Amino acid sequence: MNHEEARTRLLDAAGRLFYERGIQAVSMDELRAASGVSLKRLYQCFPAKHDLVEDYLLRRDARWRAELADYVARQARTPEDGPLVVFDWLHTWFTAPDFRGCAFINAFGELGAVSDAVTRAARHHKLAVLEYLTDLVRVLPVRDPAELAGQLVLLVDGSITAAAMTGAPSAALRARTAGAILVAAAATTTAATATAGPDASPAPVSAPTPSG
Amino acid sequence: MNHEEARTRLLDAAGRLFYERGIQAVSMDELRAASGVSLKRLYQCFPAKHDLVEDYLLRRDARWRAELADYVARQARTPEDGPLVVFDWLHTWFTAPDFRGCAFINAFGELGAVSDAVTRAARHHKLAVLEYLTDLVRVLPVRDPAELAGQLVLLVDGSITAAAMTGAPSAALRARTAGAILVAAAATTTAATATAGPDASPAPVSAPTPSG
DNA sequence: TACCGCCGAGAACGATCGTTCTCTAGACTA
DNA sequence: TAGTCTAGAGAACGATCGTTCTCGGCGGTA
Repeated sequence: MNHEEARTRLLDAAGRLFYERGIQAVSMDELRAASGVSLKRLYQCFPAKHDLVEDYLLRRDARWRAELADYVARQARTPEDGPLVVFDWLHTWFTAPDFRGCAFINAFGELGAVSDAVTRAARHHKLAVLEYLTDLVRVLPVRDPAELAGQLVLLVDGSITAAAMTGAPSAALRARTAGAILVAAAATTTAATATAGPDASPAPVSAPTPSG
Repeated sequence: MNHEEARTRLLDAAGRLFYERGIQAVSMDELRAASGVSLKRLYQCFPAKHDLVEDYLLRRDARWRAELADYVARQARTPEDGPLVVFDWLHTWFTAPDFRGCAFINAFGELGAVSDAVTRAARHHKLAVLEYLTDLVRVLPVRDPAELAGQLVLLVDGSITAAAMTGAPSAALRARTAGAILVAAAATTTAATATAGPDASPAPVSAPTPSG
């Protein structure tokens, strides 16, 4: 077996087991058994468990965002659809049998207090998602794309949490509905959203000013 | 030392240490040292660590919701203010030096896959918060209080996650702004929201229908 | 005073885990 | 064929942890 193939098999096993059961609940010996890679090779590829954990998170971040971007690129009928199609993808994810919430939120809750690398990886992931959503939102005629993207990210993380804990994928639909309202409210003009199809709000509103 | 006092001191220590560092990262011996309760007494109060974990979560749930409800009851100038004042409380929480996200999300990420009790406690907490928000929203003239409360819960959990990971308490302000938009959009009439003060949206919109 | 029961301190036990080491078998080379 | 290198299987090591046990001391009682 190649060194590169061993790495891949280890990361595959780690990706499955760490996500399913939590990082600390999976021993190196289980990873050896699940991957078919010997313990010696395992430590040649990853000198310590935290190295494997770090690469697991980095790979998951890249794949998660790539899948999301692919889905949005394929499913959005117009660029204006983009932000809301994100929630459709979330819905399909929530429906997957192995769905168990956000791997980064989980890892952060488990090891964020004791591992800088985990905290960094989680923060990086959330920031990257925010940037992706900001890009999606930028094609819309909105006053403050960064603000709207920040609001949508709240719905994304909130729905992931809700779906993970209650087991109900419908959190994605609720988030989508709320997201559509926020998008409409952030729009600068009514006419510009007329091309957005049935998702566009018929009457955008200005954002209320907080009083507290 | 009383049996009841030992219990209290143990739950105090557990509440602090479990939240700060994660459950698995805190040993029974550390709890003994932090609480000043002997190991023998510790096991008389809590026969196993998971019993202490369960009571830790139950107590935290009760206290967290009580603090939130107290704050809302004291700070909301009108009943219509209630839902948005929730986000003000979140902001003060996010600013606390020991803030490290939602204890239930953290515990779920760490042990949800291997502990039914943790999953139950986390689910119960999130459901109770949803019910509380539903009660707050019910005083507003909205078409579907349950739906609106469900949307606001997404913002609550999303902002907790964002604040925990990025360390920026401003996530609460962004969530509040978004919440105000959702509240306004859910309103049945414009006149009814006129009494809500500066938080009320000047022009409520109807919710767009999802297309996907 | 002698006895009894409870308590705290901490050693001890058994299990698990991350990591390293040993041993053996096979592949490659001169 | 003899020698050398490598890899895999799995034992071993050292540390930690949850839990239990032992021991010595202290308070209450006849």
